[in-house]
Amino acid sequence: MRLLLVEDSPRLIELVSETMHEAGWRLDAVSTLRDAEAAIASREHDLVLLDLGLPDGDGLGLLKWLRQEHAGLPVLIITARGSVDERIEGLDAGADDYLVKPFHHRELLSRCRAMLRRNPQAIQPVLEAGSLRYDPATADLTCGGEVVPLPPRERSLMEILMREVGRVVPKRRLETALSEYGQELSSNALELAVSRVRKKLQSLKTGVQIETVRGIGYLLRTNS
Amino acid sequence: MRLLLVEDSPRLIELVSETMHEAGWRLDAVSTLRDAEAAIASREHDLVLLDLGLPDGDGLGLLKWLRQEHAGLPVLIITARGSVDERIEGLDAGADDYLVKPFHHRELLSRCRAMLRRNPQAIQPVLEAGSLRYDPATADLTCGGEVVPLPPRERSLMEILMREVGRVVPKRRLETALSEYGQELSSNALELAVSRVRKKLQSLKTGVQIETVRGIGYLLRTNS
DNA sequence: GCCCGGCTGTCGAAATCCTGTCGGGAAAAG
DNA sequence: CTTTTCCCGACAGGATTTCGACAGCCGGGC
Repeated sequence: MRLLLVEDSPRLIELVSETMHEAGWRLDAVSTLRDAEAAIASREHDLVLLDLGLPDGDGLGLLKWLRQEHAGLPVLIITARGSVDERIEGLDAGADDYLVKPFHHRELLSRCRAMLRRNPQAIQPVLEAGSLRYDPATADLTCGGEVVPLPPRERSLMEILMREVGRVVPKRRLETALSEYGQELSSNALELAVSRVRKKLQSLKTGVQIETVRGIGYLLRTNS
Repeated sequence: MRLLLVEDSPRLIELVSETMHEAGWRLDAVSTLRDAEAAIASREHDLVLLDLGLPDGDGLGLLKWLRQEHAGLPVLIITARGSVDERIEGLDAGADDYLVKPFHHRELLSRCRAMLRRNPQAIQPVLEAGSLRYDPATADLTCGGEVVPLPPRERSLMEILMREVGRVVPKRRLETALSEYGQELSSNALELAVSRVRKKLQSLKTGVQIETVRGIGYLLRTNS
């Protein structure tokens, strides 16, 4: 589950980033409409959090474009413009929800959840492999009903591998997917994560293991 | 997964190459229509990225030829010609998608993914020869159910040979296919790989062997 | 503030695995 | 018969991968 935040205040970016991280979601932040458009075009995100007051223009224009080009993508407007007229304008432009600053981060979170719940396009089915299940919406990995707590990085890794069960995922792809927008991963961060996840998978009996495909990548395989 | 980029700007070639590498795909770049035609004729690629403005002519001509000769091959046009009419012209000529420069590399990536996803031809089926099977998804080579572990180079070799069972594959082609982006292979690396694979094929009873065609290349033949 | 615990990175060692070099020899071509 | 091409055993260097130990960071609780 990957969200896009369009916002130019570093403080707010930090706050939201924090919040989403806590929920087990990944957040990319951009500060301009131009970057936002590019990021959305990449179709990697499941939800957009849009601030209206941006340095290079008004977010409503982006929203209209977005409604034409990416109709199904849920958008939540975050803004200081709190009057009724302004709300109506935002929602009429195609936003799915509207949140006025300042807001409580827990409200943001639950609004996001609600949007993802009601938007069937964005709901990714629960992923399964062996006795493992991963729910992208709640970011819970469970093994036979019991939650397996995983730190963010390891969780992302599992999410990708489970989405491609039985198929090799190239290292390069895993690396870019695990890194937050832009940052490079350190040399062996991926291998570390794999190693750590492996150990956890082993201690539970998951019926699943991560195999190495030398020179290419990794592959989640169900013991059969 | 191997892509062909037809483009004459070195900068753009570099950018795209980077991007595709990140996705774990292989990219070959050519700068002229002539080279493009030759590359496509070799049928090594799963997707073509085509710039329209090339030094030796217009890409649309190539596209039309391509649609006749290689109907299933997905083509994405990359160009600065962004007007509606131009887009329509490109798509009508048989392009599967159309991307206007400048573009964000992540958008390119996801458009490629989308094309490959919807193009069933590019989803590589399991390859078979004799009692051998090679599954590109898991990178497993199996012989009668048992996995035959192969190092990367030998695996690539087998993959190519199996894709062309019964046909001679020129050494040159094998060499470029086995070499990582740019690097030359050492003098007899290919022969080494062939030799090593041969030994493995022999010890199993695969009903398959690699034959030498002197001065040309190799050929995988099923004993019959 | 201060400590604690969880997460992630660095370092480094070790194991494993891959692939090249070398070189003699076989086979085919001319 | 000579030349070219190819084959392949043995071996070594090097690349890749794994993982333990440990350190820094950061947020939360006291």
